[in-house]
Amino acid sequence: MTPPKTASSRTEATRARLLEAARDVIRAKGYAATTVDDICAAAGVTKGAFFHHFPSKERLGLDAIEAFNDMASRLFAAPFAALPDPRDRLLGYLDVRIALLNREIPLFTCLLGTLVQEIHATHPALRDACEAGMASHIAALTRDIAAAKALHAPDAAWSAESLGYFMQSVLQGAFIFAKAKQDAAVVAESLTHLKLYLVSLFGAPAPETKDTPRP
Amino acid sequence: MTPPKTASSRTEATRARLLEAARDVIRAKGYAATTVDDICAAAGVTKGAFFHHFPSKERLGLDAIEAFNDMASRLFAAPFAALPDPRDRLLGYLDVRIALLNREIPLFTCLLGTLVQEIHATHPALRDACEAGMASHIAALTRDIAAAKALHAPDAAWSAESLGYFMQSVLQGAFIFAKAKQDAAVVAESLTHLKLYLVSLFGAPAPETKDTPRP
DNA sequence: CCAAACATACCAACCAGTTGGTATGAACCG
DNA sequence: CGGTTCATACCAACTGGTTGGTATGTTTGG
Repeated sequence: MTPPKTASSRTEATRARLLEAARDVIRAKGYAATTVDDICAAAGVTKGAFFHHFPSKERLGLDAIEAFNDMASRLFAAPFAALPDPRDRLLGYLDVRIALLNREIPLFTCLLGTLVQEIHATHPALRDACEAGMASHIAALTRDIAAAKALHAPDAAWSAESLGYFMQSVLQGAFIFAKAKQDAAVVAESLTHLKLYLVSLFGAPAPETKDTPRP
Repeated sequence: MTPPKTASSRTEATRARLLEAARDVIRAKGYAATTVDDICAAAGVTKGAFFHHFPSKERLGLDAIEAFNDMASRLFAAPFAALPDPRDRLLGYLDVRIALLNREIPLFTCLLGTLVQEIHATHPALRDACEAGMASHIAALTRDIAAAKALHAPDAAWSAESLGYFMQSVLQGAFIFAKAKQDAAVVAESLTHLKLYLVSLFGAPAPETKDTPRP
């Protein structure tokens, strides 16, 4: 599979495996209930290797947050970003999020939302990292929202940023119900309502069939 | 304050103090990070008293969920329940939730949402209790939603229950951002968007001024 | 005086982090 | 090229402190 492996790529691979293990185990069991040994077992290394790469469990958390942010940025710099109308980019974003739901619950939920809910009062460093990551994601959304608002609802009373937080609140809250019901369907239904709200604010997009140009 | 106290009311008071301590400490620190000693300290009793009243930490969690549900039912059997139009009852419900935000974060957030997010995969009994409590609250909302839909949007494609979950998702998700930002304002803004959505579905209510009857 | 309500002292299991050591591969030197 | 050197990556065993839970007292109300 990977026969020629230099020392530095090997160490990076181990570090990456620990970060992936942290991402998945913490999303499943929460931060406090996840032990360092849990993460080591999931990554297939021992505790010695863990503390060779990370000075503490909290620092692993911080680095896992950063890695998750990188993944999210890559994921949502997606095809819909090329659509000309910002409203359609927002609806495309929600369609992508709906399409991601065909997985196990720990795989489509948000590490930052899970983490910050649990540790907001006990681990300020982790909380601030989560806040910054979510704010950055929302800032990207807010740019499209502001453009869509200028185009389709210039006189609306709400701010573009507040709608960005609203959209993410729907997502984060729906994840909670998916965990409670052990079923992702509730997320898809809530995102459908969210799309309806966006349509009520910005109007409906043109139909998908490209062969029906409008005069 | 309460000088004449029978034995049974005294023991009930201790039990209630433990349940309140659990409710507040768990909302602040999460379930796993909350130790039995934490709860005992917050309630002003020792571990002996704790295990006299509860056989285990998990059982305390179950009973705290039940107590929280009772409180929520009482809180939201509120004045707005008397409004004739179910749409106005829904908007009144949201106004009450907005009015509750003038408190510390651990005091207006939802114990069940906090708990289930953290322990959904590790404590099935707690998860099921949270799911049942939230489902019951949503069922109450759904009754008003169904009535409002029959009245104002009979042909809409969405189900009343899905809108109930959507409303609660907005709340739960907004709580996450309040914790991340250490600021409740984001909850109020998201609930304002939610009210806008309901108005887009059901129409706006009559203005509050009762002296302006409409022709 | 008795039983329920609470306190104190304690235990076994667990957990984050440490310690001392080994394997591996690259770099340098002859 | 071949052997020594050395740093990095990793491992197994251990430690000090913490945690849920228990065992055994002591107080209190009736």
